[in-house]
Amino acid sequence: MTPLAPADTSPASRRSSLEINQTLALLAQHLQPQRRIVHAGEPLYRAGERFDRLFVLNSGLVKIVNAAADGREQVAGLKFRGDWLGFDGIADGSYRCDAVVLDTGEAWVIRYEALLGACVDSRALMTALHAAMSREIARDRDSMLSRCTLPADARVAEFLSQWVNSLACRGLRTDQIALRMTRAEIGNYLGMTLETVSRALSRLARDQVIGFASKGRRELSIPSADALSAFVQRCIAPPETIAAAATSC
Amino acid sequence: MTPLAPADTSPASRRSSLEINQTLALLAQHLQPQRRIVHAGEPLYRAGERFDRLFVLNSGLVKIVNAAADGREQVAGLKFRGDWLGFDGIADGSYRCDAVVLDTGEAWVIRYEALLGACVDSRALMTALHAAMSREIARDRDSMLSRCTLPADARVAEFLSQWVNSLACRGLRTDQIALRMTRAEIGNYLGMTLETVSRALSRLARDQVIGFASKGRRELSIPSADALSAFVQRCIAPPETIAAAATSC
DNA sequence: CGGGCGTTTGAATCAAATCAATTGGAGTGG
DNA sequence: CCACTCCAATTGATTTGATTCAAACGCCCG
Repeated sequence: MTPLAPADTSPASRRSSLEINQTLALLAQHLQPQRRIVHAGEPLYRAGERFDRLFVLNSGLVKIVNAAADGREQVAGLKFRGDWLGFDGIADGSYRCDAVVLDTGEAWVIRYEALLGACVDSRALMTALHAAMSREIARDRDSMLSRCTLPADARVAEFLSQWVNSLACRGLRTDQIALRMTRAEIGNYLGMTLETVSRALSRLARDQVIGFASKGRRELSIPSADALSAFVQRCIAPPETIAAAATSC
Repeated sequence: MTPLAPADTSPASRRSSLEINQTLALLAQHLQPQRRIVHAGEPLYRAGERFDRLFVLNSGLVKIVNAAADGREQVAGLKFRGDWLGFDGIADGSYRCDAVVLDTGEAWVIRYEALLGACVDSRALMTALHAAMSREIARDRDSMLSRCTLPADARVAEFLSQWVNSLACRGLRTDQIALRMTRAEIGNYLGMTLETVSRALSRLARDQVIGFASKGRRELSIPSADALSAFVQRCIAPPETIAAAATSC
């Protein structure tokens, strides 16, 4: 499947492994960032902390958690290699979310003031920074669209599809994904209960769109990324289309 | 909670009229932007168009519409005076959403290349730009949280509350708001049907939290912004709390 | 005045949440 | 090694909040 991005299902998140490497090289060249190993479970930063640095993930997996004053909270995003973290802190000098490490990896620490200085010297660096922020805005909107317009099963399938896409963009294997999140976390991210996530995954497995690749059921096998996207479309297709498709077989 | 900032209900969108004016002044000073009158109904830009400029609203109201390849679409945000538009186009050189004018006003046109040049000269301008992008990221996350964790009535109330807040930040009167959107548009924005929006508004009116200030029912009177926030909290409070409150009266 | 859209409201239906019971792994300690 | 606990996950039964379907109303505009 997916040799060189044949069907661009995810408009906002076109990004190549090459581009990520270039950005990292640019950062290394201009800023010699501190490299910090971050361990699963620990926070990279917390909401309310004073903002003075951004992070770029070189490896590992981080979740962004947004909380309201009244206690409601939601996983607002997931960050993979090459993603920047901490933009939300720029506006008023303190982070607005928690960033919690889900899978151990390496984060590059970018002092914001130093970055601004470097941006003045390097147009390429400024462009990379703006592109990263722009992408985050576009991506957030896309996930908002998914959460508000798709039924539960499709939302889960789309979630996995996006994950696979993120791996593909980074040149990683996409036939298998390790979720590293509980059903409750996934449900919170997607705006549904853990039971609904579990049922959706069971249905995806029944339809052979995914397979369970470990006893803990946190590792999934993905026979075909296209089949995942197709499942999403099938969920939102009007019923007569399904009937028609069944008839035409 | 929150020592300074007395009743900061909306963590992300703290912004003063003063700050908006300063940003506009900064833009005027460095870029002499073209000023464009935009009329209700017309698009400011469309998804897919080549990106080479940003916009800053000086007056009027604009909705941002995000569409998926399969036809699903959603109002992803609303832009008021002082808000920037078009960030989502930076990453890959074309806008990802439509920006449609809901209320006639004036947009300042900022050529992106020129802006980058000016940012090199003016640290204040670069800071303002980054702050605007940062705020957009934070705000989008907050609205995602609302949409995914609040029941329908609360979502509508929160929507109005945010609107009032936006007006308040800009020094405008908040005892009355002109929606300029149909129930269907509001519903699409909030992830619910137009009937649900209508029912929610009726309930808010029944509880005296809002009033209908015009025959068309698009203008609302807001006796108290705090009552709106209180309504949201009441919606998410566990039932026994309500009972207890009723008893204690 | 009449047509068309936007809105409201009611009744029926449905998808997802809630409640509840069970299974299964991972880890602990006797 | 097994018994035990704890937590995650699954699955079923039931409830519920929101959607859907339908009808009626009101406003604006030609």
